[in-house]
Amino acid sequence: MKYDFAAIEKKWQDKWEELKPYAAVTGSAKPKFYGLIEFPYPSAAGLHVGHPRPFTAIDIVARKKRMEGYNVLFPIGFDAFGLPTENFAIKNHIHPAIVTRQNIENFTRQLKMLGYSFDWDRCVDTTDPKYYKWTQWIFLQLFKNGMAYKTTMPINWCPSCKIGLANEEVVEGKCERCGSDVVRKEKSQWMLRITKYADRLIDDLDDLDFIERVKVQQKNWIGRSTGCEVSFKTNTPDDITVYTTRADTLFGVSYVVISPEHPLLDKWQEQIENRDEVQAYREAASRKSDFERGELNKDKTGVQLKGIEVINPANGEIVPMFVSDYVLMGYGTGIVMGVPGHDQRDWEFATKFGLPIIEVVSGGDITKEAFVAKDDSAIMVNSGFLNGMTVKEAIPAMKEYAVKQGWGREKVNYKLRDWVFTRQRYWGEPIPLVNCEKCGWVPLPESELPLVLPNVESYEPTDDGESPLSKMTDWVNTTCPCCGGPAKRETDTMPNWAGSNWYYLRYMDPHNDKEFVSKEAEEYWGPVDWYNGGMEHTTLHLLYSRFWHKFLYDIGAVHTKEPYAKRTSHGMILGRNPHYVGNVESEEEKQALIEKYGSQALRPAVKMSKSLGNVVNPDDVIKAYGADTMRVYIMFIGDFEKTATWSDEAVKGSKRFLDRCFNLMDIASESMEATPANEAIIHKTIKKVTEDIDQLKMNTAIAALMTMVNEFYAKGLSRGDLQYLILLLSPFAPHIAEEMWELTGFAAKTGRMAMQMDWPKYDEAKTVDAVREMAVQVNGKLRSTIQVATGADDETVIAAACADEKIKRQMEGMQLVKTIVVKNKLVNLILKPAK
RNA sequence: GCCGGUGUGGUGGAAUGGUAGACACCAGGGACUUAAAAUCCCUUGGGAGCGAUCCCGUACCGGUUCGAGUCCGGUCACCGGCACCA
Repeated sequence: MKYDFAAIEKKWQDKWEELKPYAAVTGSAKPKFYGLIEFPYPSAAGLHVGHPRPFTAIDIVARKKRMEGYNVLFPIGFDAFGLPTENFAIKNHIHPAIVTRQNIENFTRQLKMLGYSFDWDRCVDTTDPKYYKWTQWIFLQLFKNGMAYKTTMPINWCPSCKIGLANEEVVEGKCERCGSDVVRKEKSQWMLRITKYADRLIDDLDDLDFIERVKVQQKNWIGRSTGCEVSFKTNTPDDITVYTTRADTLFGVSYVVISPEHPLLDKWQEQIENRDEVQAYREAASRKSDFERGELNKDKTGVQLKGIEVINPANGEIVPMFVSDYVLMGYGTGIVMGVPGHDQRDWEFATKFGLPIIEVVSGGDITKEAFVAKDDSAIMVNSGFLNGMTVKEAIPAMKEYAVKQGWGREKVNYKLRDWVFTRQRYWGEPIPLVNCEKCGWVPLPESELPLVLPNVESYEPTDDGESPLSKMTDWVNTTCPCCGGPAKRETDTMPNWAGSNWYYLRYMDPHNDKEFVSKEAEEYWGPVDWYNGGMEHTTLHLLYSRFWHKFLYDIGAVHTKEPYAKRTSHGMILGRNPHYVGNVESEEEKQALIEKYGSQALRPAVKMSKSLGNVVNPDDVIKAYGADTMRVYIMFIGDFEKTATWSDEAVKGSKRFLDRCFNLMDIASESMEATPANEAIIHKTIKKVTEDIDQLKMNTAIAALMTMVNEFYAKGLSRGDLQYLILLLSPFAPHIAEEMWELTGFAAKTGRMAMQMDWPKYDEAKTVDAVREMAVQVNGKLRSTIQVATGADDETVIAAACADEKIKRQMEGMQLVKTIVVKNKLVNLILKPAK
C-alpha cells in the first residue's frame, strides 16, 4: 500500500473539524495545561515557513499532554491591527478591515492544513469590536487608576511611516519597520506608567521558569542602577542635583555638565554671560536625533556657562559648568558631575577643554585614559576622609556622609521609559476618551464600549502628523459624558501592541460579552503554563504584557502576579544565501561576490526575503510532501533554540522516514501483541521520546523514532509492536498516525483515535538490552570492546576485559596497578611496566 | 565598550566527566528496472598499511582527572541584545 499523504491528511482534517477532539473544557476535573504560541500577524504574504516551528513544537507538547490525561487549552487567534495591513490597504484601495478578513481566512486555511490541534472555537481577532471593546476597557482602567497620562514630549518620529515610535521600535536610529532614519518631533502623546512597575518586572522574574537569556535581556532593558543623588550649591538661587553611581569619586569632580534640553538653562538666561553661544549650541543639539548624538560620541562638544559657578559639596571647591549633548535629559537628573580621572567620557571632555584631571582611585595612569577599576578593591587617594579605603568601602561611606550632611540621598534609576501609547494612524483601537474644555480628559462610560473605529473615506496618514481620524469632524465632535457640553474625541489610536497584551486571557473565555474574562475561567486556566515566542518580543510584547497583567492583578481582575509560568524561544529559519562565496568555485568569482555584497557574501544562510528569492512557502512544501513531513522536518531541523537553515534536500529525508513508517504495515505480523524481541527498543524509545518532548528536544526524539523504525526493519515486528510507534509518532505526524492506527485495526479494537489513547508508559528495567557492549580502555585510551551481560559485577567485567585478545597484547610486560569500572559502560585498566 | 550565547565530518546536527560523530542530508559503489524515478544493500572524520592494526582529530594555548567536546584559567573568531544610562 502506498502512503497517499494528500488523501490521508484531507480525510483526518475533515474528521477533526467535525468531531472537535481538541475542545478545551473550562472547569474540567482533569489537571489543566495551557500551552500558548504567539498569535500571528495575518500579513498578506501568508504563513511564513518560520511560523510552523514554534507552532508545531507546542502542538506536539499539547498533544502529548492530552494523551497524558490533561485538559488542554491550546488556542489560536490573530493580532490583526497594524501598519502593514494599513499600508497594503492604502496602496490597493481596499479597506483594511477587508484586507484583514481575507488575510485571516488565508492564514486559517494554511494553519488547518498543518493539522494543529487548536481549539478553533476560541479563535480571537484583535480587530473585532467584540474583542477590542475589552482592550479599551482595560485602557480605561489604566486611565482611571492614574496609569495613563498625556504629555508633550519629543518622540521618535518616522517620516516615512508618518508615525511615532516607542523606544523599543527604534533600531540603530532607524524605524524598525521601514528602516528610515528616525527624527525627533514634539508631539502630545498618551503615556503608560510602565516605570512604576520596573522593580516588580525585574524582581518577579526570579520565580519564573523563563529561559535565562530572556530574563537577562529584560533586566538589562529595565536597567536598574542604584546610586546617589548629590546636590551642588551654585551662585544662582538654584541648587543643582546630579545622579552618580560612584559617590566615592566626588573628590575627583573638576566640572559639572548639563544637558542642552535642561529647563534650568532657560531660567538662567540672565546669569549666563555667553547666552547667545549657549543658545546656539542648544539649537544645534535639538536638530540632531538621539542616534546622531550617540554616533558622534567620539568627539565631545560643549560650551562653558560663563558666569555660573558650582560648589562641590564634598570639598567646597568651585568648579565650572558646561552644557554638552553627551548628557541625556531623559536619564537621572539631566546633570552630571565630571570625574575625568575615572570616567572615559569625562576624560575625553576634560582633555578637549583643558580641565583638570584628578586621580582619586589609584592603580591606573590617568594621563593616558580614565582609570575604571575592574574590581572594587582599588584604593582611594586625594579624597579627604576616604583616603586609604577601597572603592567598595568608600561608596557607602561617602553616601552615608552625604546623607548626614543633607546634600545627598540614595536613589535608584532605570533605563526603562514610560510607554508611548498613541499612534497617529487609522488601523488601531480608538482611545475611548474625550477632551472637554471644562472637564479636561474624560473617559467614555463603560456602557458605551466598544468605541467602534469609524468607517472613513481616506485612512492615509497625514503630513502634519495628525491621525486620519482627526479629519472626521462628525466623529470627533461629541458631547462630554461628564457635563454634556461640547467635546472632542481623542483621534490617535493605540499601538499594535495593545491587543496582544492580554489576548491569552481572552482565550480562556472568548465569547463573554459581560466581562473581559470570567473569574471562573481565569482562575481555572491561569496562568499560561507554557508560552513560546520569538526573542524579538522579549523587550516589547513580553514585557508589555507582563506589565498589563500586573496592573490587572493590582486591581483584582486576575488572580496571578504573572501571566506566563514558563517561556521558551525558538530560533529563526533562514534560507540559503544565493550570494554566498561557497556557492562558486573560482577565486575571481568569490572576490566578485565579496566586492558586490560585502560581509553578506560570507554567510551561507540569511533571512528569507523576496528580493533574495529564497523564501519557502509552506503551501508548496505541503503540496509536495504533505503536512506531516513538513511537521517532522521542521522539528528535525536542529536545536529548537538556535537558528536553522531550510534545506529542500533534507525535507526528503523526513518524507522517507514517514514512508518507512507506513510501509512497516506491509511486513508487520498480524498479531496485536507486542513481541519480546522488541521489548527493549520499545521501552527505550518511549523513554527517550517522553523525556525529549518535555524539553523541546524534538530533533533527538525523532532520531529515536527513526532508530526504532530501522530496528523494526532489521528484526521484524508485529502489529502489537507497531502500535507503540504509532502512538509515539502521533504528536509529530498526527494524520499518518491516525491512518495507521485505523489500518492496523487498533481504532476498531479500542473505539478511539490514536490521539485519544493514553500516552505509552515505559518500564525502566525493560529499557536495557540483556547483553551490552562495554569499552575497554588501557591507561585511558580505548583499546577494545567486550560483550558483557548487563549488570555484570566488576570482577566479571575485569576478567572479561583481561581475557580479550587485544587487551592481552597490551598487557604483555606490564602489570595491572588499578582498575576503574563504570557500570555497563566502560572499564579502564591502568598498567605500568613490570619491573 | 558592557551583557548573553556559540565554535564538533562535505552539510544539518548527537553525545548525565566514560566507546566522539547517534539520527539524517549529500556524495560514491552495487541490486532491481528496457530506462528513469522510487525502493533496497554497502562505503563514507583525516592519515599510514595488502592486512590484522596503528597514529591524529571536537576553534587555539594551558590546567584538573584513571579518563575532557563536556569542568577550570587564558586567547581568538562569529552570532544576538544594549550602548554617551553618569
